[in-house]
Amino acid sequence: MTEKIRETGERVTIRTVAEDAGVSTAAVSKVLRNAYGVSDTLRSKVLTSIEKLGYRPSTAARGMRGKTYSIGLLLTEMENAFLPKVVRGAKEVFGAANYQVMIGVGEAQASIEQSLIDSMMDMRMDGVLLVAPRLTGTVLAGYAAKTPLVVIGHHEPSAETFDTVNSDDVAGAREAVCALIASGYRDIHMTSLSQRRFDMPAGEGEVFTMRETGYLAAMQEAGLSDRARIWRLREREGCEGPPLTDLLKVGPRPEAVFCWSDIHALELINLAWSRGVRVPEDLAIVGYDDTPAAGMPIVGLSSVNQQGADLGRQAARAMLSRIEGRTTPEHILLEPALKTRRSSGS
Amino acid sequence: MTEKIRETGERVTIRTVAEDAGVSTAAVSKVLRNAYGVSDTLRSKVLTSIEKLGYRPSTAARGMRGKTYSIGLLLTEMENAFLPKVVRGAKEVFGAANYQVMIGVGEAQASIEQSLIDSMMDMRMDGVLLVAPRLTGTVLAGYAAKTPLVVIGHHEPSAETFDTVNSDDVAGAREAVCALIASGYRDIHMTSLSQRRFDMPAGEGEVFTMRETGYLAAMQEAGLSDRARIWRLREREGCEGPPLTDLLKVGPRPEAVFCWSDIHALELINLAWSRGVRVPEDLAIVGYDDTPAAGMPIVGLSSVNQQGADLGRQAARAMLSRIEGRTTPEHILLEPALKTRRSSGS
DNA sequence: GTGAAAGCGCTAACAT
DNA sequence: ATGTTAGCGCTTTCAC
Repeated sequence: MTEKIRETGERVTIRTVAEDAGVSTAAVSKVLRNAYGVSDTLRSKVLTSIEKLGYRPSTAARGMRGKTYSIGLLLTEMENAFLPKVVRGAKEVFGAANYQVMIGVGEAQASIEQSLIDSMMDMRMDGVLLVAPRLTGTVLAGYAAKTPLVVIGHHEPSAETFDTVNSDDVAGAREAVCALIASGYRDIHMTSLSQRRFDMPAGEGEVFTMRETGYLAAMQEAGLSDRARIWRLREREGCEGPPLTDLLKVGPRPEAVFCWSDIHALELINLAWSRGVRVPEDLAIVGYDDTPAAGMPIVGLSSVNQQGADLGRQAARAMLSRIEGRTTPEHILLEPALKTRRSSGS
Repeated sequence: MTEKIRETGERVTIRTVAEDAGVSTAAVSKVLRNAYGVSDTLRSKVLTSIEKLGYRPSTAARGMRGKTYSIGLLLTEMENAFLPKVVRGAKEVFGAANYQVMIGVGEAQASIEQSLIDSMMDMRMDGVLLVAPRLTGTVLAGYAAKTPLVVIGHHEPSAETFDTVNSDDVAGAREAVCALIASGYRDIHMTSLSQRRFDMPAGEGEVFTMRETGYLAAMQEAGLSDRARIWRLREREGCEGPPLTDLLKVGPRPEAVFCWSDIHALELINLAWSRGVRVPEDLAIVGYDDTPAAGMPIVGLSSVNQQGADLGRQAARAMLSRIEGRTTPEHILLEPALKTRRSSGS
């Protein structure tokens, strides 16, 4: 470690800057934080020295007393093509406020997610932003007691200690299914995930649960309740649960399928293509998330767009206000919009 | 300190643990780091207290004296579907060695990348791993002087102060083009990016430059040099440079196109589909990276697979050995393999 | 084998 | 408006 320093000479600390500028370390610190009570003369002297010496504050040292100007962003997994937009939106707002964003990737396992959140707190990040965590409300509340916490993709409007930012998944699903109904489809099934929790109050739960609610509501409103059927399938290959192929095997096949996510929808559209099942003539498909692949002309998958960038921006704003002291919870719901393409028919 | 009641909220520090276990803070620190000279009795006492109190070492405080057991992973951008595998591979190795990985996303801008690397160093991360950075060798060397540095996707085998891990892009491109030639195609063009630097020694440069070299070599070996043509296009919509549509406009159209990346290849395959140009009958296409979208049956894009997970693993191993003191550079080259699908013909 | 004590580079009272 | 100074929670000699 000492040898490392020898390369460029002594490490430049706040003291080096103070000496160079002929002021106290407190003065430098104040300039750094734009604190009250610094004359323009002092400020410019300090800034000049900082520039000259190439000084950079140690985040580690800062973390011991004050803030680190960094926030941790936890992604459930990297494979989901919907996440980049969320990240971009969040970074946009955080960046403008001079916060650095460090991302942790959870590998879709709750234990890894927790370990990462712990690490972010160990690093004294100023806040933690979770995207679609596989964690229960209780666990989240535990973290919220120790750090500013905002969660995207977890419906819990009654949470008192952290904020949630979501797309209105019930409305999005309803819109998708209504569109299918309007196109004349009647036998409409849905693909979803296996339930993980059963005791959530109405209006709370994971996103796929909300989408199931929207699906069922739309079916009921159209008097199609008896045709409704939800397939609880594994998320992707390698996951537990029955495979998507089951759905295509059913005979008679449904006329249309609403998939809780593009992950399923893309798999299904490819499966159909491989087996000569025409989309949408033999089977109409609507997905969710409007990922880049859905938008490829060759794919043409109708999908519900949930404004990823906006989710990220709103969550970042919530985070900033929470860091600045807000304690009353905020629960934001954004309006999704169906993007219609070939796969859902006319 | 005495009267203060330990309610939930009192931060558990190394001192709390020391008091609880009836030992010194130094002892606790030693147990934490598996340092030499701790009796089993002491160790178990300390471990018990740590467990009981739920103690977690502050990374921030650690960063001021020793290591943080965290490494920074910089991604050029999140949109590239090739990156998740690299990240997974790297995390696998780092995780096994008890290092946490924090990811920074560069938004494809050199300045943002630099700012993120700086932040990682400010946080006293133990090393920085760069994936496909948009930075010059000189800049990289500058960072390498201050922190252990490993770079994926940047060819610079002569670098003395940092390690590089790459797929053999020249070989990969050659393989792809040879396969097209073997299928009978002669008029084979290539899409690449606009040059950013002109004075790199042979064997060095950005990945697309290496792939151009492989393309030209394969064409020359087949006596097709006079048919070779490289289209320097923008990376994707929103970037600078001429659009990919130019290529389809050319008449007579080439028989086949080797794209430096699936980003171009997917755009091209969709463009062709939209305009009724049949793939591969009218135009054969080969991409690079073998991203998930390329593997979708409906797309069927031949693409060069560069073993993303292996790149990540090897880079992580290099990082670990560098952190443990290695100073001689390592430059690793992995063998890519063409994955053949419909888009390149028979 | 174990502990006392000196920092690491900052921030935030509190003085001046 | 500026400076002095006491820590923050660790690691690391250096005594014992």
